[in-house]
Amino acid sequence: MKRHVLIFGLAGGILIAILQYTEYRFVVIEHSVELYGALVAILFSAFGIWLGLRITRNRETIRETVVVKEVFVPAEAPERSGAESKDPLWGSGPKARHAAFAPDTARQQTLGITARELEILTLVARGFSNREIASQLFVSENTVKTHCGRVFDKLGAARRTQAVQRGKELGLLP
Amino acid sequence: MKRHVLIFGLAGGILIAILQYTEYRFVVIEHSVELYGALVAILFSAFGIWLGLRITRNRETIRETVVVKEVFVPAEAPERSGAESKDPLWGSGPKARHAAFAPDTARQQTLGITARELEILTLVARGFSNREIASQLFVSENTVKTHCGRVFDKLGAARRTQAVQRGKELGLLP
DNA sequence: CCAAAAATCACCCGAAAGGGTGACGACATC
DNA sequence: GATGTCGTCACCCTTTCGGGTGATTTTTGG
Repeated sequence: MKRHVLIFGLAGGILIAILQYTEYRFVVIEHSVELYGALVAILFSAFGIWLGLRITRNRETIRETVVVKEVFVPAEAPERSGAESKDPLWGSGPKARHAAFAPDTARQQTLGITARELEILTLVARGFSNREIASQLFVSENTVKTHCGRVFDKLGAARRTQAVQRGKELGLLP
Repeated sequence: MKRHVLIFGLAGGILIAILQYTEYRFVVIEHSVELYGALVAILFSAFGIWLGLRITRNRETIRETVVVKEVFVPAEAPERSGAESKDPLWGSGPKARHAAFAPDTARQQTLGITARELEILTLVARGFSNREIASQLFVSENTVKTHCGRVFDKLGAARRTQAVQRGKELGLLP
């Protein structure tokens, strides 16, 4: 947490320096102050938003409420069905999924798959590339790759499609 | 979510206006540009951080862990099963699927996906690499890649995982 | 507070995947 | 015979993936 303030100040100083430098070289020709202010505003807004997202990312109060749903299922069709989940991660797809999905946490634990890894796996299953996943989760692509490698190893998969297949078989993915 | 962008732009304009106004009246005396930029930077950083906090506040995940308790009732559900296919391609997986799967041929035709392409797609979905698929179907790897490219194009997918996801959504894959 | 676990990131390298183009033969249809 | 579709294959090039290694930081549990 302390590091964020540091890089904030640092990047701020650097940005100001750069802006002032460029301002004195190029932009100053005519629309000096207005454009300058707008530039600084935009850049620092983006930076602030990014920082806000980043420092609150893990502040997701994981208020884990366990909701037990009893569902009556015809014995021949053991399809999981239950309430619609609030979490967009498990939300309905374009083809209105009528059954909410709950990952098999027992299996997940026996395999030693962490929550983060499962999160990455679900995004992999949705067809995102590592880069897209990285930008969605505000982490680097290398991190995504690391998680991928770990979860592939735990699932005994060599490819992401295989990992997705295994995940679905094991009840980890919808 | 859209409201935030609006108030963002609005507040941005107002802030810029205020700053420009004040800048021309008070601060301009001596430290014009530097102080001006710093002010804008600080204000907009704070604003960005605030905005980041706000738009992530709703994501304060009240992560309901939905535990689905399946209560089996005596089977009175006649399986709405399609014809059992002879092709082992659609056979039961490791997690004994009780309902046979029949691909949505209508959708398949509207998308212009040929049988061969769908065949390759199912193998892709099972986690096989292009090489493995090639050896299974007794064709060259290049051919598999060609089919893959075609079906990816028809599904609007850029990656195989994405193609698999789309295929499942569209009822082309089990 | 400390130790373990988890998450993050970087770098390298080889393999796999994907895009594009062109081509050829089989087969059906008109 | 001309046309069109489909399946097959090759080549080149770029991007993405996956494996391996090592490191730091954050979180968590005791």
